[in-house]
Amino acid sequence: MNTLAYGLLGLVARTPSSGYDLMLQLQPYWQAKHSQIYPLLAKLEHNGYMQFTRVHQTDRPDKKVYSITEKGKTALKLWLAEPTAEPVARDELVLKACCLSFADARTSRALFHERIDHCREQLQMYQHIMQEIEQQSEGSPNDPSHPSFGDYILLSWGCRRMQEDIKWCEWVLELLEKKNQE
Amino acid sequence: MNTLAYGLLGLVARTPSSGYDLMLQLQPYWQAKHSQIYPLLAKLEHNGYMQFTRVHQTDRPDKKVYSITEKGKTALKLWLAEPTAEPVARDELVLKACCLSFADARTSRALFHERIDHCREQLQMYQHIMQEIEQQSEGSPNDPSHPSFGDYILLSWGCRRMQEDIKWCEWVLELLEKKNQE
DNA sequence: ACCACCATGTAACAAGTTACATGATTAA
DNA sequence: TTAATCATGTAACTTGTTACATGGTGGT
Repeated sequence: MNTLAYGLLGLVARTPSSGYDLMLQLQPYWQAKHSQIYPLLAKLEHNGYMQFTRVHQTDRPDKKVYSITEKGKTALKLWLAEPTAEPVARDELVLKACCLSFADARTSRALFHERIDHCREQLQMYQHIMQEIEQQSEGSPNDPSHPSFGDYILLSWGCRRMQEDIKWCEWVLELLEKKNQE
Repeated sequence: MNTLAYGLLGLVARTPSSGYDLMLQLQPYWQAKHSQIYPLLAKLEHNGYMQFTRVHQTDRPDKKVYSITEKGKTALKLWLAEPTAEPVARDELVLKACCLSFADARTSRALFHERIDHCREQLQMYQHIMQEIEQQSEGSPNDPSHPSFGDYILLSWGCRRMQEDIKWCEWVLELLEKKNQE
């Protein structure tokens, strides 16, 4: 049982879903490809944490809808109380910034403009999902007992972060421009 | 040549260093164990991006000090101009937050208190390194041509982020407390 | 016709972690 | 004497990515 396995278990605990759907739900929070998810689900089912029913669809391919078992729910609650692993960030920009003095002015500027664009895209995506869950929960997303409370706080975190990162990039660009004017 | 390889190349370009030293320098920016770094350095040397000299030490074990070659410098500059990979974050807290409605009040609160502690530790570390490079560069860390400019902007980014993350955790804890009082 | 989306899976590979291995110096 | 720091390496394993494989539906 690794972190991703518990993540899938947590999503399935909220809403029974297919592997494909879990992959999409997971995207904003933990990037994982379907090739990693499908074997994990099979393993979780094999070990009794989940069960699935094959759902026939006429217009689309059939799907396996996974739902949590009692054993799965117990494991999930134990996991939530266990100490949380420290976050790991892998950002190529950070490594490039480390040797920024070897880049020419144009390259340096492009680096942070590129990041601003990326942050704006992410921000839009977060705001879009936020609107969706606000409509679904009809104005009570700040109720901790509501299933979408987790999404609500995570999305507002994402928005905050992206806004701050944009500000940081703009600050760096100012420092870079200053040098260029001299 | 993967991202970590370029990261090592970038550090070596600034200051010739041993594998052990590179591992320590890299820690704040990209977590990598020595078991990943040593074979990579050997590969980089084998492919002509770096060279090393064995430095004898009396009080400590001998070390291999790596320095960049012309081929390495060329590769480094090309990398800096290439499009940057999107950042990847893997944070167990995010997955736990997704199914926060399955946790009891005590467990939920502990989760965010734990994160606040972690952020405070990180913040202290960043501030400490910041002070060191401020002393080294004697009040000109905001000069983009200075080799420590990269560290300066990255550390201030780290500080900003940790401060914002603490604020976010405190906001979440307020929402959790509110519910508890009702 | 071609592309995107839905849906599931495997195989090969790359990246990263943990454990094994050695050995000197120095501080508590 | 016990642990931490310096210093380098390999082996086994886990995690994550890319590519291979299949096939129907719906839009441009």
